[in-house]
Amino acid sequence: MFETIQAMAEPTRLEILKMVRRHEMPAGEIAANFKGITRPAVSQHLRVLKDAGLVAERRQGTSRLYRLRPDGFAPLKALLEDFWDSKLERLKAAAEKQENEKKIKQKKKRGKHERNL
Amino acid sequence: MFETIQAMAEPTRLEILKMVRRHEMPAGEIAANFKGITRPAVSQHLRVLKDAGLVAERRQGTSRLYRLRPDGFAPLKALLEDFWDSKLERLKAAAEKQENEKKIKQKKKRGKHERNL
DNA sequence: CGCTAATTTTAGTTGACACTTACGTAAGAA
DNA sequence: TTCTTACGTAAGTGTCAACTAAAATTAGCG
Repeated sequence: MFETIQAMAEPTRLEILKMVRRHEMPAGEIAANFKGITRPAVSQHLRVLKDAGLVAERRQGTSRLYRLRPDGFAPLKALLEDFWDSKLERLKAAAEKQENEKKIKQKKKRGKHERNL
Repeated sequence: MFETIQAMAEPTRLEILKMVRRHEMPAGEIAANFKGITRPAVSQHLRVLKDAGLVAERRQGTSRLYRLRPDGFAPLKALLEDFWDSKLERLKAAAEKQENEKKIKQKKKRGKHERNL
């Protein structure tokens, strides 16, 4: 899963991923869409993306067509949703806390302020 | 959003994120959980995570408590779901293609039923 | 076969960043 | 105030990865 993040953590590579998101595209065309970068550099990036399982390659004559491989993002997606849970847990905890305060106010005493989480 | 990916694309930092996922934790304790790394290094990582909006800091006496900030992951989450769509689109396209093939085969030879995608 | 086109691979350079040591700062206790 | 705890910040170093130029691969065409 780290391979996934590492692969995405580069501007050029992220651009490539966006390019091949909907349609497969030959390496040459991908490279042509970058101005300040050579074809070999793009080729190397494609290799990283392929090794990370984020793109698939298909050969057609002398050219190679690349396309997005959405399944490759699944592990990262899972991790992110795991982090996202924390938000829900927090919201839930906050709601419960609010509930408690309501009850406390009905009891009407309480001095010191406690630490929030 | 790139800041988000960059911040996550480092083993130590990802570990830190997991540590502070459920409970806030003082910087010292975070550092103590790493063996081959010094406290200043952890402090620097915490700064990166904070700048990226992935953790929040709270001071309590001489110590600083860090906690996860799930909202910080929202942009990356959105991007990932955008990539994920490609899979759904693909599945949809495949399903439609299968539908078409089914009709064609029904025309050609009726009675035989098949097959895998 | 040789020739061309499309792309990858190799070799080598350079810049970014993760790390450590040393120093600075802020809050509380004595 | 001085000492101590718990940090962050500064400066310098080494490693790694992104890049370019040149050589190697792979497929099609005469």
